[in-house]
Amino acid sequence: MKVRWVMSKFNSHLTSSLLSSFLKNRNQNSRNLSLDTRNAGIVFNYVDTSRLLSLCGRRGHLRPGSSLHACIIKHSSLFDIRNLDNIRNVLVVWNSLVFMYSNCGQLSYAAKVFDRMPIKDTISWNSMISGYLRVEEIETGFGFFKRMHSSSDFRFDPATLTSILSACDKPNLLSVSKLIHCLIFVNGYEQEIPVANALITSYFKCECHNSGRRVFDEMSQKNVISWTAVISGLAQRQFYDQSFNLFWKMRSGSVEPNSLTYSSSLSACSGLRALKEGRQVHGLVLKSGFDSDLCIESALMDMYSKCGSMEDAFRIFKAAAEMDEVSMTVILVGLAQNGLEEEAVRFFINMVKMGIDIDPNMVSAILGVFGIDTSFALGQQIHSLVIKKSFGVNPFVNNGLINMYSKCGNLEESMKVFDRMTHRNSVSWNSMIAAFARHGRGFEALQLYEKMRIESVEPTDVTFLSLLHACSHIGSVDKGMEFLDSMAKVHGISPRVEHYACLVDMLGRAGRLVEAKRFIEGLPLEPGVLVWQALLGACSIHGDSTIGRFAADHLLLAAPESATPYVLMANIYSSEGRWEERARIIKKMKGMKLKKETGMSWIELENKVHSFVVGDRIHPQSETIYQVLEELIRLMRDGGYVPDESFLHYDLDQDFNEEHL
DNA sequence: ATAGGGTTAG
Repeated sequence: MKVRWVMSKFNSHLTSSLLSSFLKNRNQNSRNLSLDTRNAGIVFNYVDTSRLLSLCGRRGHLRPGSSLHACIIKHSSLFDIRNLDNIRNVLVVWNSLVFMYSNCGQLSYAAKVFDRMPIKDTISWNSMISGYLRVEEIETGFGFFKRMHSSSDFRFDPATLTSILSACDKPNLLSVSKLIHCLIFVNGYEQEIPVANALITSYFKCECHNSGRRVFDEMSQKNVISWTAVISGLAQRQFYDQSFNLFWKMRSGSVEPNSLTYSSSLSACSGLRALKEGRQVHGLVLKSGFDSDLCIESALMDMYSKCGSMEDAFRIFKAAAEMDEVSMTVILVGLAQNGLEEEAVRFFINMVKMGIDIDPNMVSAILGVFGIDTSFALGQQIHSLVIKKSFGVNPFVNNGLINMYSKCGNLEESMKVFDRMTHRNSVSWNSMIAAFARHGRGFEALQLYEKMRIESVEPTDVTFLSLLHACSHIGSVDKGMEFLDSMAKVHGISPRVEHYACLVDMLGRAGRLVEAKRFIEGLPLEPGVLVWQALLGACSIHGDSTIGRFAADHLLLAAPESATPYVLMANIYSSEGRWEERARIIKKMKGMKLKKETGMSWIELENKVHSFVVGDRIHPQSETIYQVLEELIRLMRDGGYVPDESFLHYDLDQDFNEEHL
């Protein structure tokens, strides 16, 4: 109540959400927040003001922060330091004001306040130094550091170093972190736990995880924060296995994990797609009682959804007391990436209808569903949302738009988005290369890769998949081989089965089946389903039952539940006219109760998506559609086109077949 | 001094 009273005197810029986070924050600190009785009756309170200012600073809320500043100016009489009782209070408010401006990135204001402060302490200097470093004005920041050092009244202390380190959170500030590391060492601060923890965090944020790990290993005393800093740092840098191993190691020690440790280790499980380990952590979370923490719930839902178990994710979703932008994004991504595209679209539309503030993360997540069976018109609406909300600078959103347009068949629009981008990352290039490849424009895909090299963007394993895909379209096996070679030798990326499968597919399409077989036998790793399927597919195109049989046998071992080897072998036998063999294999497949997945096609007309399966009569305009189809078939035959009978479908009778082919 | 989310290929 007291806080609300103080705030109402301040200004309407202090929103209710700020108030609620303030109150929540107060409970966490469990420090009593009471009005200074000596100032009762005066519309001002030093303690609340400084706490609100610090809160604004931490969250980067400049507007309410500067409103508080205005209020301070109004009550300037209270800042008379001739009243010695007041000195401490006055200093605390001034310091929070400097901190607020510096943490909001407003260094010129921070400096003005700092210069006019009647008294300063080390904390005042610390805010100025870290503020300038955070906005990467490194020279100025160090200027303050030197000035502080040379003035005889102040000396840096461990807090100065931790506050500098907390500003060093980007790789280009690594040199500063290293310098501070030296100062820590020279001054014998290395065993101060908060200092070492800040150093660890800074090294990880600067992508120098080895140094971070070394600092951690050399600490004689470690607390939860030390452990969590490394576990989360490793997970954020995508060293998921190391992160999870360390978490496991921590459990055999004496330091108890907290909710932050659990959410970090769950994030490692997500990255590893490790369902079993994820469930184990879930068990620990239940025992610890952190299970109704929203961060934990989001981490759990994400873990389950990335591991492909949406049922488990839904269970947590239903039990959750509240949702926020992160947990909603987790669900949205889960739906979009687990084959529930329609639900994802519905979820997104509901979010918009409920008035939820859509953020760039949600947009890039929903853009991923386009091109499956969604409406292109909706995709365009989302693009207009992007423009309205000024998300056009976000690389994730732009990359999503490139993919959305290219998957919906609009390559021109993809190119426009790509060309307009000011900061392209490797995913942008990969997406555009893939877009050209997808549209059969292999040469342009390769040209774009040349440009990518000129602009010194490092390719990734996905780049090479798209490039191989492009080579496959041009029919240039040699070029593909070259890429596979340079991938390992020049860029140090070891090819995965997917890359090898692409090459097998390429050799196979070119009819070089013997070579493809030899290539597979020389592979450094287990070929797996994709590779054998590529070889078998090629044999089915070229009608080679000898190598086909070889591939089918391996495929059966790798994927005993798949109908593909049976269907493709049946096709090969058909093309060779070996009807008995064909009948035998179909019988065997039916005996195994395997069924080929039905192919489907979609078309969008006037905002409505129509789907079709071979031979179906479900569509309300079926009658007309088949009439047009027959007319087209007649025209084709008149034009000299004959059905390719080598692709006779296994479960259709002869009369039916010609129509379908 | 420590936490949960987003885009690419197949």
